[in-house]
Amino acid sequence: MQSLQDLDTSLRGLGSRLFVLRGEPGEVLTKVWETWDVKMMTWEEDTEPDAVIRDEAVKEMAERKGVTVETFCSHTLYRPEDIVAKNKGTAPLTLVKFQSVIAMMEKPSKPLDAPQSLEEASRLSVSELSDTKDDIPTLKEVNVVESELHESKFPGGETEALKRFNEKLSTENAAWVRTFEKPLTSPNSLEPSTTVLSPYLKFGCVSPRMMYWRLVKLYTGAKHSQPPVSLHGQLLWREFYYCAAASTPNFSRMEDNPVCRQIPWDKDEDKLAAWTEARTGFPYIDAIMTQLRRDGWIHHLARHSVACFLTRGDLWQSWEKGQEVFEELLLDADWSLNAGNWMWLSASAFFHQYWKCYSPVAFGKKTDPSGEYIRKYLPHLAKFPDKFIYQPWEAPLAVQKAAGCVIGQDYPRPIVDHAIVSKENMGRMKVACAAGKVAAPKKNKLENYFKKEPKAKKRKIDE
DNA sequence: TTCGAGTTGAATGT
DNA sequence: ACATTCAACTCGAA
Repeated sequence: MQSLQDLDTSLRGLGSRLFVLRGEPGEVLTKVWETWDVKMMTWEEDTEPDAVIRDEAVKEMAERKGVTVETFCSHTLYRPEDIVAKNKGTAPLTLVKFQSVIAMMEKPSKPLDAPQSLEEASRLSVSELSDTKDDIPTLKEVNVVESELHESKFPGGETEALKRFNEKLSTENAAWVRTFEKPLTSPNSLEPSTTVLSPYLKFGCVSPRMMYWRLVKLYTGAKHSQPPVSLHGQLLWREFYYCAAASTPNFSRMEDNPVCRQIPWDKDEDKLAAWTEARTGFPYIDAIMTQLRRDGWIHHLARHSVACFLTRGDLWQSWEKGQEVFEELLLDADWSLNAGNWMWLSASAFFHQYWKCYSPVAFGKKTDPSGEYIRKYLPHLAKFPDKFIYQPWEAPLAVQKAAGCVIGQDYPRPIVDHAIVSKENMGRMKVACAAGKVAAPKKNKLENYFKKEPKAKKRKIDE
């Protein structure tokens, strides 16, 4: 909503405005095509399945009514279908392969400057500018109670986006940009250790092209980090998931999704609720889930930590459930990236080394040994000594009482024994992988499959 | 068919 | 601070 307001303000500065039309696209558009005497309509291409269907229908209808349609790829650096075509009809499933494909393509085009003025004919009349019928929706209209909202740490809109963009990717900050390596940034610093440009990229407040070319400018003539860990690499990951999502049916679910491993996840409402509501009893996990709900943003590695915990690591709940929670709470929630990353973390697709598991106790200690992050987001644990802040249930009762927080009363006991369940779950992953090999051979032709499976692979399952 | 590599693990050693 | 082990996946190139 803030993004819409900011856009509307910018347009009004040029003598135009934003009209937010409410209703069924077919009905609403037919009406305005007539009243506004529309000759041509353009929009940004959208690869999400519902959008593809919607846009196809609008396009067909427009052309029937004699309205010319022209669409553009601007949300991503590359058009997903162009990449798929270049890769002989399939989406690359590794980033290395993805990079080799785009290396054969033209570089992303440079962004155009925003217009400084509009032609006289494009400006609106006073009555059109002051009519409130098609104004931006209010919070009330979308059933949000303003007093229930937390502080807006990352306000929407192009103005905010450019402010952040120019701060993080400034010449003064070039050394940081050039040495940026994502795995070395901290998931649990008190202030974000990354750019937090993702919400702005998601809503189109800043363009990936702008970011791409700004990085080129800052990289040129100096030594700098490389994909996949560099900032440039972060943009490529976004492209990678957009490409996979655009060309894979049922990308946001396990069933009938050809890239997704079929895993018999449990359905435990209590475990899911404990994770969602930040009461797993693991302070590192609960602090992250608290930050997610309060701020609408958490670091990428924090997402890894809680996603692994919910799925293959500890709770053995479906990644689709986690995806729903992220979709609701993340400011940067993006359909393609959300699904892709949940599959990655649950070792359902893209990533397969399921025996590499994040510890809900050990991982956070590496970057925040004294637990400042936990103390910030879970203040009732704040008085625990460093030694116990990540595993307060191990503190002697006297220490718990001194900290003013008795485990089991004031803060939950750990929902699982990580050492035990993570090992059990690795065994379940092993079974799911073996089952997948027999049930769903991906690339082998059927004849090859029948020839080789019985002897070589079946024996492995028996073991 | 084989083999090397894969954005970001943990525990235990030196 | 760095190396090894753990137990061993899939993708894609050769």
